[in-house]
Amino acid sequence: MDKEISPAVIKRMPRYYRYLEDLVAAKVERISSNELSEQMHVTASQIRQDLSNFGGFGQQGYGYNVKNLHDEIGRILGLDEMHNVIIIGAGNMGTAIANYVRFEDLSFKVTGIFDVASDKIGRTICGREVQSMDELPAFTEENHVDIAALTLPRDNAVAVADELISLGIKAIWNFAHVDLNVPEDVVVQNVHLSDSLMQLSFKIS
Amino acid sequence: MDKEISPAVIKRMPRYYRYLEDLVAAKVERISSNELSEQMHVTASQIRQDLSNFGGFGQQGYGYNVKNLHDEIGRILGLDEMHNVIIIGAGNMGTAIANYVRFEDLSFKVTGIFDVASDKIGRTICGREVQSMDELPAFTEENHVDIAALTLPRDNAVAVADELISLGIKAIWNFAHVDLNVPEDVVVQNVHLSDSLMQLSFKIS
DNA sequence: TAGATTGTTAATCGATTAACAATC
DNA sequence: TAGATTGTTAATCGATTAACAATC
Repeated sequence: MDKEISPAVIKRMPRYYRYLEDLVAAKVERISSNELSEQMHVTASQIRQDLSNFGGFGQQGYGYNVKNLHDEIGRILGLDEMHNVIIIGAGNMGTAIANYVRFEDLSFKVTGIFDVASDKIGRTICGREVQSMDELPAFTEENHVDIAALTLPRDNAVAVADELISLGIKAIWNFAHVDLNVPEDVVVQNVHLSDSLMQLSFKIS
Repeated sequence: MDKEISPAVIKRMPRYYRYLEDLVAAKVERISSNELSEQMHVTASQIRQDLSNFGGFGQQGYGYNVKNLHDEIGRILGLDEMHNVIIIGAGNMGTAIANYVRFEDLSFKVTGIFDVASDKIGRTICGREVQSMDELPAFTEENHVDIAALTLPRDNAVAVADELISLGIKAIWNFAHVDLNVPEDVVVQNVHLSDSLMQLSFKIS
C-alpha cells in the first residue's frame, strides 16, 4: 500500500463497489460523481475525494466509465485475487457464513471448517466435514489460509485467536463478542452483532 | 433524546458496556478513566468526553463506580426495557440470530419468525414455528413489535422492508446487502457482512 | 488537608465540503 | 470550440486530545 488511506475512506469503498455492481448489471456505461452522489446520498465532492486517493479513474467532461471504475475498486479491495477462508466454529453463525452465497462471487473460498466442540466435529456443513482444531496445524502447513473467520463463543475466542496467530494466520474476521489484541502484522475485522443491536436500541429509545 | 449525540459516540457506547460487564463480573468496584483507557486502548480524555454527553457519572478523586456506570450505560442504550424482535427470513442468518444466546440477556426477545419462501414456513427454529409473511399484518396488530431483523436475500429485501414500514415497524436491523431508503421516523441499523469482508480483504492486500 | 480524578474548556487534528483551474 | 466534469486546493466543520480548574 502506498500512502496511508483513512479508515473512513476504506469503509466507504465496499459501498461504492455495491452501487457500481448494480450499475454494471443495469448496463449503465458512464456516470458522473454528481449522478452517483444522488443515488448514494453522499456528496459528489466526497466521491471524487475518495476515488482520488487511489488515482484518477475519471475523465473531465465525461465522468467515470462504470465498468472500469467497478473493476478498479474491485482491484483496490483485493477482489481480483482469490482468498482462502477457514471458519473456526461450526455453530449457527459459522454455518451461516459457510453458506453465504456471494462468497465465491467476491472471490472468497471456504477451504475448511473447524471446531473445538467434539459434538460438532464430523458433521457436514455446506458439503464439508467439520474438522477438529487439533487438525489445524497440519492443515495450515499444507494449505495456504488467507483469512480465518472466528465464530466461537467469547470464552474460547481469545485463546483460539492466539493459536491461529501462532500458526501464521494474518487476518481474522472476528464474530466473537470480544476484542482481540493481536500483533502489528495481524489484521482483525470485527463484526460485533451485539454492539450493532445496542446501537439500534439506543436510536429507538 | 435531549441534545444530539454524534454517531461516533453512539458507536463507542456498546464497547464501554462490554468492558464494564466484564469489570462487574470481575467484581471490580471502581475504575478511573485512566485505568479504563489502558484496558480499552482509547484515551482517558475520550472516555470522559463521551460519558459527559449523558451526565456526570464519576466523582473527582474517586473515578467511576463500575456497577453504577454499567447500569447507566445500559439505561442509555435502552437495555433496561425489553424489546420485541421479529425475524424476517428463516435462512442461515435468521437462524443464527434466533439462536443468539445473549439476546435475552440484553433484553431482546424473539417473538416471531417469518419467511416468504413456502419451503421454510412451518419449520421450527429455536422452538418457534416459521410463519408466512401473509400472517404478519395480523401478528403486528396483536403484538407490539419493536425491531424487525431483516435477513432476506437482497432481491426481496427492499419490498419486504416497505411492507414492514407500512405495518408500522419503526426499527429495522438490516442484514440484506442493500441500502434501505426509509422515512424519517424509521431507524435502520445495517449489518453488511460483505462490506465487512471487503474491508478485511482491502487491509490484507 | 493533600492527592487524585473528574467534567469541561481550549487547542489540535482530521475529515468533509466547497470552489475552481485544468482539461477532456 | 463550448460545455461538462474531473482532480485538487482551500475553507469549513466536527471529532479527538490536551490542559486545568473544580472538587471529592
